[in-house]
Amino acid sequence: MGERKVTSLDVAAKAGVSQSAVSRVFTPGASVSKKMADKVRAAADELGYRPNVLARSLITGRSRIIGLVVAYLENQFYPDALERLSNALQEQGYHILIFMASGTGEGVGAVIDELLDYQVDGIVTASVGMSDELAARCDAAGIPVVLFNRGQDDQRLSQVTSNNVDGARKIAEFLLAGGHQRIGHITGWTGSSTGRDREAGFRAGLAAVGAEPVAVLDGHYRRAEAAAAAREMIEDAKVDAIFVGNDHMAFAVMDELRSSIGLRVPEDISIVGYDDVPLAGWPAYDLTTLRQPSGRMVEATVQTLLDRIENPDTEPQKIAIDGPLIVRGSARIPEGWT
Amino acid sequence: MGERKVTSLDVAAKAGVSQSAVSRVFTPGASVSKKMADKVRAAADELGYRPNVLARSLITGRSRIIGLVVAYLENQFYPDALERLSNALQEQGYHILIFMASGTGEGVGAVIDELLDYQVDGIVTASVGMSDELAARCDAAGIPVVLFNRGQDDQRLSQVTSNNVDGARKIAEFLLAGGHQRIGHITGWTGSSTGRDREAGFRAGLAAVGAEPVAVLDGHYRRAEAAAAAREMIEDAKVDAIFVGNDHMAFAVMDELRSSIGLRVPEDISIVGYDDVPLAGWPAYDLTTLRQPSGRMVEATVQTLLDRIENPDTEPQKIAIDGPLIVRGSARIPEGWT
DNA sequence: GTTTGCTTTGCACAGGTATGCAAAAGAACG
DNA sequence: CGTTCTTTTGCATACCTGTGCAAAGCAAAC
Repeated sequence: MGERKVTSLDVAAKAGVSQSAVSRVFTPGASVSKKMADKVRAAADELGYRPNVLARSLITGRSRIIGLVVAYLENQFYPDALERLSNALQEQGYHILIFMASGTGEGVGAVIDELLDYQVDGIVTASVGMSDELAARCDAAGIPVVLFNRGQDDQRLSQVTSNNVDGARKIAEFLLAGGHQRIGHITGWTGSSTGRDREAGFRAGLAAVGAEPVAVLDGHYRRAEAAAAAREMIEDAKVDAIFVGNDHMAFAVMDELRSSIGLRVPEDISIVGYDDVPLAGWPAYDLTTLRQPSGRMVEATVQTLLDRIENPDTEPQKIAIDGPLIVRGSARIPEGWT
Repeated sequence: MGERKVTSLDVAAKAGVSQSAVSRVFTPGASVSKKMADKVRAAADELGYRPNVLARSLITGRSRIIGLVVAYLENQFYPDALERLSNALQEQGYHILIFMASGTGEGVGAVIDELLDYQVDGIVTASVGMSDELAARCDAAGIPVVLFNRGQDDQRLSQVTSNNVDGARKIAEFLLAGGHQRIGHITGWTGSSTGRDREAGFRAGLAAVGAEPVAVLDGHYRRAEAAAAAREMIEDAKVDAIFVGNDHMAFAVMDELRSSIGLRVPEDISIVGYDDVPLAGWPAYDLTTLRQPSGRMVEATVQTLLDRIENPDTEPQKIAIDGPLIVRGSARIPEGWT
């Protein structure tokens, strides 16, 4: 068995050159003559040599590994983003080391420590926050961090979100234009900036015409809690429309309303979500929702991250990207709506 | 800025001991006295020292990184499996480096090469096959490979699947017991073992009572193709039941039937899927399906993989796990069915 | 042919850790 | 206290690559 790893020294011996020559051939932009390159590549191919990324990173100080911390993948928004992110980074020669932050808060610390052990060049957290102390630790290690779909005040952290305040305001305007009188809101987890911003934008949109939500409950981004909240709003507050803090919960709400309570959507009640995951476009839900442009959010994430990796003096950025309201069939459509 | 990385030498200096002592303190099972351990840990904590995993793997030859190759994450089965897999490996001190194999065939080769560059300890491919040459290359490098949810004849590869033949046979029996006369089958991609095995099992189940499918079309695991196939079967073959090769396609089929064609499920036509992804249990689809026990499949994957990493002489394994039929509301339930 | 300038190559070392080996320290015992 | 055995420690080296520096090669220009 050829268990033995083939190293640059083996190739050098075979080609009759020095090890550094081999190294240079595999280092883009290094000074090598054509003749040398051909000779070395021939030997390398014959032996099946490929540079050891780990050894390389030991000396260059760059691992070309990006750490991704993600809490859960049940919400379709995240696998979708993960796929895009991985593809985009792969294109730039980076790869994703994935970490699940099962618990909240406490778990994240341990996870970040492990990430640092792997000498990652950068960190992306998806729907996961960071304590100040953690942010400081990453900053001290010189590792840029981008919060994806979550915001935080810390000036050392970059972040990329959709424009949650504006988006939620658009939804408020849409529901008002539809003539709804008793509007409820099931928020995302109010411990998250995303949840809070959407609530604030939504309230602002209603307040612009002197209205306010007749009920607001926290759904914690969980199906069961969202469903329970919906039932409560129906029974206690007699809502005729609900803005649900993300699509994932909105599906649960629609399930609860249609299957358990026996209401029709949108005839009896309008439902609007947030995210526009693929499932929202499938006929079974046909959900009106505000699209988070995940493609552009990922682009911005990669851009910001790589910028800061290449040039450590770059300042952290806070980016919010506008998304359009996607009008489908789960909410009454105002007359003459364009 | 404390940009400077703190190394074991720094800790050694601070604690007044040798570098090897520090190394031993952080190596489980090494010979260290209590006093030494305390002294070193104190210094390490104070400096914020953590061992550099990359440097360590350079000398030990183990990176504690598992490469995961996955084609697409749209089918909810895979994010779910990914989450479980990552958690299980994390518990054992391993982590997942993720690679998207966008294209078929050609792309996989390049991806595997990159994986090898990272000196991964093992490879898991999810719904992705490998050419013989690739299998040989991994084998030569001494890196075990587990195919997850896909099978292949190559003796060098391990694989973990559900018992597709048996599962599909159960579905055939269920549909027959329901009194269906004109049964169709939309297969998974017939280029995949999974697709072929399910078709074979399904045909065998029907053949046991002298029946056979009135229509069989390849859905290629894609929504659009599955929907088109369903439409064609309705119009041309007048099917009264369809076994769809996985849940992801089954949702598309139900969407097409209910929304575009205007049929009722299960009154007009029965639909059965395969996988039992979370979405299958949501009321909007309420899909009868065969459960792939992803928890146990992941367990088996981790077990097999780590066994072979620890002890390279272990033989590759081919594991097929039985799953139960989950009876819900998308297919007629035979009288007295238990 | 000599000088000048540029390109290519090899040498030697660094990066952070684990580990075999021999020396040192400690424990057990008479 | 001296001896023997066991545990702990330090020294030196290896893992595989990239890169600064100086030497060597080459081509052009005089």
